[in-house]
Amino acid sequence: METTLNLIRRGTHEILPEADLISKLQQNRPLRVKAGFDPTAPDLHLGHTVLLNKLYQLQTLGHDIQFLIGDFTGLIGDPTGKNQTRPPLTADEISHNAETYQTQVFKVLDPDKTQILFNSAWMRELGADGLIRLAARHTVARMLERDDFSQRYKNGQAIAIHEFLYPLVQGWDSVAMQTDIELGGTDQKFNLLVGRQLQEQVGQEPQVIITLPLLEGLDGVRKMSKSLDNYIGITEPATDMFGKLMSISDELMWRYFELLSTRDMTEIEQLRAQVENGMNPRDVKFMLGEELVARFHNTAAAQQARADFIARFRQGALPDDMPEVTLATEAGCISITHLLKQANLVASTSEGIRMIKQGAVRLDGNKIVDHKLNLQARNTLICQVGKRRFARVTLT
RNA sequence: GGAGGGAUUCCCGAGCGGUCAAAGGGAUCAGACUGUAAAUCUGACGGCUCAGCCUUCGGAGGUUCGAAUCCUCCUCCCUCCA
Repeated sequence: METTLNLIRRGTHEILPEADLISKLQQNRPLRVKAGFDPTAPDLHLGHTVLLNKLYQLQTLGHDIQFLIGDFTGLIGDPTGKNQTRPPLTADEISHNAETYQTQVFKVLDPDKTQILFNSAWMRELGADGLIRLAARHTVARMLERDDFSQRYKNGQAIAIHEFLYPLVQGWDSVAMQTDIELGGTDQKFNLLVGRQLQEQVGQEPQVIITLPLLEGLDGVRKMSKSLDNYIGITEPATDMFGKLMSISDELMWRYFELLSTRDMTEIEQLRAQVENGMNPRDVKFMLGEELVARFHNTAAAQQARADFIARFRQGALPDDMPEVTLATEAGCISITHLLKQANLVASTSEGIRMIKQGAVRLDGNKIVDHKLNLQARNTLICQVGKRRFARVTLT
């Protein structure tokens, strides 16, 4: 029992209340474990995998994983952590996103042991009158206890009425599913607690809630999310995934080790000590990158990604997967700025001029200084803007 | 229903009727450096036929030689009162 508990505790932020978890575990039956996802982001990222890893762990302990896709709640748009209202999704977007979700989740979870549910199944049944009865179960004052609501309220930002429904619907899902344990990010704590309250109100044994830390995104500050564009998607190509992992700060690297790696904490602490004694943090970051790329691709891809990274950034080699572009010249001639823009290397000719002035542009490895340069129709030349943007351009 | 406040370039946010393509911060991009796409420093950051020109400051009109800055109406948001 104690070992199981320690296993579950690992990497969690809070287990509320732990005593309930113990008594549920003592019932010696598979517990119904719920995790809800909004079908807003079709691409899962590493931040989601913190929770998925925990689900997988519970799954291997023999519990029933109920993966809830909030297709109904998606119509509301969860305001959690947002400082503004989210645009609601259309039904088509939701169903498409939900499908993409399922295929990705099974990179971590065992499909045979995972139940996928949609909350529209019971929420549509509820109807308008049911929704009103549900809304009557909670008060505005309690709703405003939620941190981001109170913040927004204080700061004079809009809170639409329907946003209050989100926690209620999420909680009602737990009632409908008779959930034993619900997992969520720390930002979900309020919503998860609403589930407990509603379950108690209808006479169910309230769920245990397990919150997991939010993974910081590539910037190291804000949580990893698609909308902030600071994420690493689990379906990204191996080289991109590896490159992004290498770009995180040395400090953030330890956080990623803690939350994403399967290595023991003791081993991680040892690595940390070694770095403090002079080991190059880059090499430790390589280990992290390889481990994660191997998990979502395979070992060979991970090794290749590492080799590519070293070649490109340490030795300045050109990438071999450069986009190929063919451009038509006007009267056998094209200006460098137009070339850059048409090859999608810069967003505008203005930006192209700026890049040239900053010495970022190279053609076949030669730095370009003159932004009025005209190029003759030639076979092919390699254009480079900065260290990361390349194209093999053919002029015709 | 009444009174008042606000809407600025990707985000936050400053903006005297002219010197505002618009302070500052963030994000981003580039250069240098490096141990990596980390950190640090420097610079750029509306568009274009780029030492010049053009289009922006919620929307539509108006005043003025001249408006992000003043006036009118509209849209949206917030606060207080009822």
